[in-house]
Amino acid sequence: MTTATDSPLAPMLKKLNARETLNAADQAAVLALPYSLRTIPAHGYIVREGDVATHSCLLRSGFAYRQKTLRDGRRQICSIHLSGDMVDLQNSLLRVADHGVQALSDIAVAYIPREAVLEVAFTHRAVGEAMWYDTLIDAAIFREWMANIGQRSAVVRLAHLLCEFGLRFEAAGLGERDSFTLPMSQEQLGDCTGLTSVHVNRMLRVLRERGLVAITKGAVRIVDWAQLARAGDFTRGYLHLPAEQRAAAD
Amino acid sequence: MTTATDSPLAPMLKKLNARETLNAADQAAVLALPYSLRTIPAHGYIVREGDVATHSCLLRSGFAYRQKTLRDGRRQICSIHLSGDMVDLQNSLLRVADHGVQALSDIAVAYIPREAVLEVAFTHRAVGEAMWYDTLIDAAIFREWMANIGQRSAVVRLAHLLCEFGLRFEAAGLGERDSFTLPMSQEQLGDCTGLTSVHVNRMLRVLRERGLVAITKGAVRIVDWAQLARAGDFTRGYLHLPAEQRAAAD
DNA sequence: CGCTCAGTTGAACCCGCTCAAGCTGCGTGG
DNA sequence: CCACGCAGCTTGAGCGGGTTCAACTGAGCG
Repeated sequence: MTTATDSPLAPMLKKLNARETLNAADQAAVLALPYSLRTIPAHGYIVREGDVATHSCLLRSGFAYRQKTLRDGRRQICSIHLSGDMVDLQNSLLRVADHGVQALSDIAVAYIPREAVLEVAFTHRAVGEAMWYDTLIDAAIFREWMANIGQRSAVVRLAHLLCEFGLRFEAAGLGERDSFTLPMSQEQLGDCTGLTSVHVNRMLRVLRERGLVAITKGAVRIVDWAQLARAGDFTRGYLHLPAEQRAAAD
Repeated sequence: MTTATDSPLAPMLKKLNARETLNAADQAAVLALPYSLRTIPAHGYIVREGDVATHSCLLRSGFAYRQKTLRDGRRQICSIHLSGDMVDLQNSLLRVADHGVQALSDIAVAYIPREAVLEVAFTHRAVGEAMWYDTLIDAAIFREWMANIGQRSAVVRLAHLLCEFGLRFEAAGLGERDSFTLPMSQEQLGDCTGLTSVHVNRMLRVLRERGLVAITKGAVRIVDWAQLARAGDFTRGYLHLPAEQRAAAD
């Protein structure tokens, strides 16, 4: 037998429930969404820039990222996504993808037809609100990254990014905010922050030497959270984390 | 007597209709939204960072911008908004503002209670979709700006920005794509692009000397659109402009 | 007429980039 | 078992795009 928590869509429910618990009918409607499962190896594409996206994609496990590639080959990573995220409402609702979405690690996904997503959103208001909010939070993170890249110096940018990851990993139940596993190369960190991998390397060393973080093979340990947050000019507001977690964490 | 086009909310209808024409009932529902009118002088605030936003704001005339201010006083402008834009769905739906919204010029706005916006969105699906799309397009622009700031050199950034403004002004009926009035200082252009006003000045000179643009007191003339687009690594896809305009303009 | 604010230009500095080499760990195949 | 290749990390040296600081100009306005 299959209970709600067994469904491949369960991670989606967890995410949607985070803000405000959905009632039984809403939850049932979400679990009743049609889907097809797939696994994608690290570096594989979920959507390519320019594709016409017909499905939204729920990230069931692993990590993914959004990315824009420029004509000269440089690329900007726009955001990182954790399991439970609806990773491509952005592209699928707008239809033609203005950015690519790729697997950071090996991932398991569930594709849900665009029309079905819209249908459940507008027949179950609480679900629709939760999904809309999700896309708005994505946008809030885009804005913060824009400010990060545009206005802060290299060390500060990296410190900020690590703080964000800490809180988001914790909120997703993937670690503690001061101890989590980040499957990203220094080059990818550079693509998030508008820096070269060489400079990322040097600035991470600075953070290490200041006794703020210790990173070994993707395992991030934030030694002094308060100091790192200060060094990264980090305030959590833009993440719009649910209230309980916000209260619990400070 | 008051006809539909007389309503202060008419600019909103125009925007919502751009993608897909709303039926009469949907349009009536939009025009029936409760609102209060106000005017705000240039530099005045629509929302301050940290405020709890209870109203969404329709920009009826003039220009506004979103902005994040950092602890050290530096600031990042995240987007520019033209008349007709619902300028603060982002903040009002998320409730506590993670960024400020300010008047670029003197503006006229209509405040609409958050709850009324949500109500019409979920009782009139076409309206809800149009508003959701609007917020997604905002997000697409955020991503492009992120890539612009993170990956492109100063001249290219500015050329890109001017191309974007051209198309958006044209789409909003505020000018031609190669001739429009931009009420922004060079300092503000710098805040959009992560550059100093001094460097903006020099790079605009480069664009002028290359015969690409001519800017005099806010009046932008794009002398050679094709070359500027090339110089700015500009492709219009991310703006997700309605199809007719896309077809008409190329 | 003097204030302020935006634009303009110059000169020196520095943050982050580029290029390049060496290093480490790991999987593969001999 | 070592040899090899590869990918990511590390470190050095030199360069350059953009900043900083500062002075000057010109337009708008009380």
